[in-house]
Amino acid sequence: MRPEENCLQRKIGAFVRLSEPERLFLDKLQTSRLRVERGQEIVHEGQAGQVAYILQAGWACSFKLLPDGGRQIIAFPVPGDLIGLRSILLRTSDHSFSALTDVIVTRIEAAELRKMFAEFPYLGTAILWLTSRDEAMLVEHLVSIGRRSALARTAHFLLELYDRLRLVGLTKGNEYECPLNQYQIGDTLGLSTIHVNRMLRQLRTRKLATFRNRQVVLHDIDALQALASYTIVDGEPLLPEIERSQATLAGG
Amino acid sequence: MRPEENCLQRKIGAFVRLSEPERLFLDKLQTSRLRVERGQEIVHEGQAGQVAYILQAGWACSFKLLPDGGRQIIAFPVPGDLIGLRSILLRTSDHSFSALTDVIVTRIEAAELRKMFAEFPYLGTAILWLTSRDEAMLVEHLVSIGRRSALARTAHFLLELYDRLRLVGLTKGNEYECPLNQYQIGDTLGLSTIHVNRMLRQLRTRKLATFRNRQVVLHDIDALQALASYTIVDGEPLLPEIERSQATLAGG
DNA sequence: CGGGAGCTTGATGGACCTCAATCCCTGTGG
DNA sequence: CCACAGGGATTGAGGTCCATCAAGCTCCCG
Repeated sequence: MRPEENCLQRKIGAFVRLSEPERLFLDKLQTSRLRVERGQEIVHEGQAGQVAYILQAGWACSFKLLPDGGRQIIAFPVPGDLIGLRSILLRTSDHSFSALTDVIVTRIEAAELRKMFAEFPYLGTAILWLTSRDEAMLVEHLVSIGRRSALARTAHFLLELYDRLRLVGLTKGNEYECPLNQYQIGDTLGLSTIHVNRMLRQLRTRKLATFRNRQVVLHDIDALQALASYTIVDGEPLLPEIERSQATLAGG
Repeated sequence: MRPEENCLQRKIGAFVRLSEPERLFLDKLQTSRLRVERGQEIVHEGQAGQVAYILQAGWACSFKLLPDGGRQIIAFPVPGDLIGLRSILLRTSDHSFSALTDVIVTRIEAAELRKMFAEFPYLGTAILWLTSRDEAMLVEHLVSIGRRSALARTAHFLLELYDRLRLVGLTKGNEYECPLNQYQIGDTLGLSTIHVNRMLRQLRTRKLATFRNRQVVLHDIDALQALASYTIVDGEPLLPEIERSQATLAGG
């Protein structure tokens, strides 16, 4: 999957066969491309939400800040993912999004989204599927932080990233590029930077994985999976056989 | 909201005005009432998913088990919540559901759900909203475990439960009934039972909250909120103004 | 050459876990 | 009525995991 071309359509296409009007609508939805520089916020927590985005290229993260200065990173969206959908659905965004590299997003106004739900309800169902997958990953993240040791957490994180990037063709053999620094990994895993460093070193000396110069190499995936009690988050096609009523197929 | 009567309709009704056919469909969806005894599993992790449930009454929890015997509780559904939706959407369930008290559920076959998406796509959108709210709570849970101290976590948990139960009328003043034991709270917050006990004691001696005999009393909500850096998960009406095309209003 | 961002390492302390009792309450059977 | 068992709550002692503090290090860039 090339990140620049129709990531969203491709993801949704795995779920529902799109009608021509739907495809056109999605195309039109993604015309206003917007560049966000590394370090800038895309959506701010609490922002009154009349807008969401689709990540088209680059790395981003969603996170929440605590009053004491702590930060918890929730997830790392990949190209094709929706950003800030809840800032439309739930009035205000409950967390922030930040660009980790220079990124390209497309903007979705609330009105457009409403139009989509109204005229192309099947796209709404497709988005339900997308968010369900995200939620499944969130659950894994929760389990990691709640019940895994720091070492297992770190291994799990590297493995999950590997699988997600492999799905979109961003790995090469057992390697992938990862622009995250140890602060960000710490805020993801609920660890201090320093401890992340030690865990990475331990993975390195055990010849399980290496993280150097923004490059991750997994030397022994089986051993890593055993260490992290890792199971693949299965992105199976799911409901390919959703039926469509005539009305909505014609509609729009 | 009485737990026995149309919890789901009520929740969805806050989001979309339901048409008569939609209302009837939801009614029919919830006819096969099923009793599950305390301690029994409702959905098992990995179960090939051709069925989901709606919780009608009682307490349940969703959780994941780790190979080392550890358990992470994900959430506590309240009446009207969907259980195991992802076991339909994503082929297999990624976690288990268990009844904490005797509960009543209604069964939804995958085929019925597909029919719903096909014939009543607006209901699909409504469910997207429901799951978005769940996800927002999941995020709060993640932040709690990742970045809050054990004491703050415990306080946060008691507060969140309070707000959720208040929404469905299950509180009385600053009190509510909570059938959870300290093991379950520990597995929710990523703490040991013993430490949960100490944290509860500390809340008690600080005159912030008491948890005794399945009864929770919040003595000083403001102080608790400050301690936990708590913000209400805002279940605002959201998109009350979704427009409907004629086709789908008539449809079904 | 200097400065800064990020990585690495050591030392110390604290938060939380584990192990091990004891206690309380409730239900059960004699 | 009492003995007993079992689930849950409570408390103490000791150890471990991980955070915090404090330096140095490396690399890149001006």
